[in-house]
Amino acid sequence: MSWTPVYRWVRQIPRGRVVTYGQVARALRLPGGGRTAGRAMAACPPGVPWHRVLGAGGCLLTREPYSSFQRQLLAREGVEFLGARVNMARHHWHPARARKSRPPRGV
DNA sequence: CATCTGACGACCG
DNA sequence: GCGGTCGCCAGAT
Repeated sequence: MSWTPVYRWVRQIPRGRVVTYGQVARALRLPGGGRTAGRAMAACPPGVPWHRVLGAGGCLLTREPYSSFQRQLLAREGVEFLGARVNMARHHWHPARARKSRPPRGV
């Protein structure tokens, strides 16, 4: 299985926006669902914004030391956290509506 | 070849 | 809202 399409798709995610593993899996019709997307991200080559891919509901599924780093990268992009999760209502990215998508204001 | 192990997510109590 | 279970499936041991 080649992850190339997955990385190409993930690279489209704008700064300050996030998606979920399940979403990636559905968008690309990956067999095996979100877990397959997770495997792809675990082998992420440089240049791919892996930190913008979260678990369902906006939770971080990475473990230390990645989780800390991921949280830091997201915060740096102005992504707001509500406890241990990302405020999906505000940052979730919908490719179909990408035309209007722009970084949330007031960081 | 048998098992275990996940960067998942839907369900259920 | 939270933790446990189960289906899924490719790699590693």
